[in-house]
Amino acid sequence: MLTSVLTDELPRVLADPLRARIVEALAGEELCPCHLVAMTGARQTNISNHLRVLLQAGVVEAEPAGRYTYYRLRPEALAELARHYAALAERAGLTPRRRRPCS
Amino acid sequence: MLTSVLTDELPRVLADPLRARIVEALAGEELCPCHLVAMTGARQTNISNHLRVLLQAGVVEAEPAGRYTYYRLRPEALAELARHYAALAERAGLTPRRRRPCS
DNA sequence: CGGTTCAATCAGCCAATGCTGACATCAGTT
DNA sequence: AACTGATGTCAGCATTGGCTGATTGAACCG
Repeated sequence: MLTSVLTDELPRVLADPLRARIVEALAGEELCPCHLVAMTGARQTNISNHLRVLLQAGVVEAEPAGRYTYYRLRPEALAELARHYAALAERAGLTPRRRRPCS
Repeated sequence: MLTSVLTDELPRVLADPLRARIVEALAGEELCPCHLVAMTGARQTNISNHLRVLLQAGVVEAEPAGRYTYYRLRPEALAELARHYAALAERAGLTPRRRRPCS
């Protein structure tokens, strides 16, 4: 079975609780790491590491602004994953209860 | 910030590559562990462990049938997560580029 | 009954990864 | 330049969690 970034990397990146909180915070507005540190109580180093993971996965994008760096969400990434799960749910819901015989 | 099963447990459960393959396989038809062992190449013990995780998370449900046990997907779980991600994406897409000043 | 097969549980191993402290870098300020 | 504050990077530690072998129980069949 073929694996893809959609079934492997994106879900794994979004599965971490702290990263999920960061994503939710960024859904409302652009934020700097300093804001996220204040909002979550996590250390700056920790936030920076998670932002790097989110960046490499294409979930967020960064825009340096002088001394600060603003991060914003890339809605396409979340929308793509949402469509994937919705498609699975629909396929499972529509499929009649077919059973493959055992051996 | 309040956490929920939707932002913590469900994504974590679906993030594992082997569990993702199981979920995709179950989206098409009901299957027994023996089928999943054959399809994935994983050991029976491993499949059984993952099915237990999926069961406890409400992603699948089991129906014992004599010597076999058929598993099927619960589409509501996937649909709920899909709606969650879609809502985040929509909120991020609609929100004007608001920026909170840095302290 | 045994014997066989499917499935679940358990303890142990180990790789993956989240967290941290220490340090480096850069921008703005005085 | 020197200082401060915001960010990023790196190595090490510690925990999580996936994988396995061994064992057990249950359901079928001779």
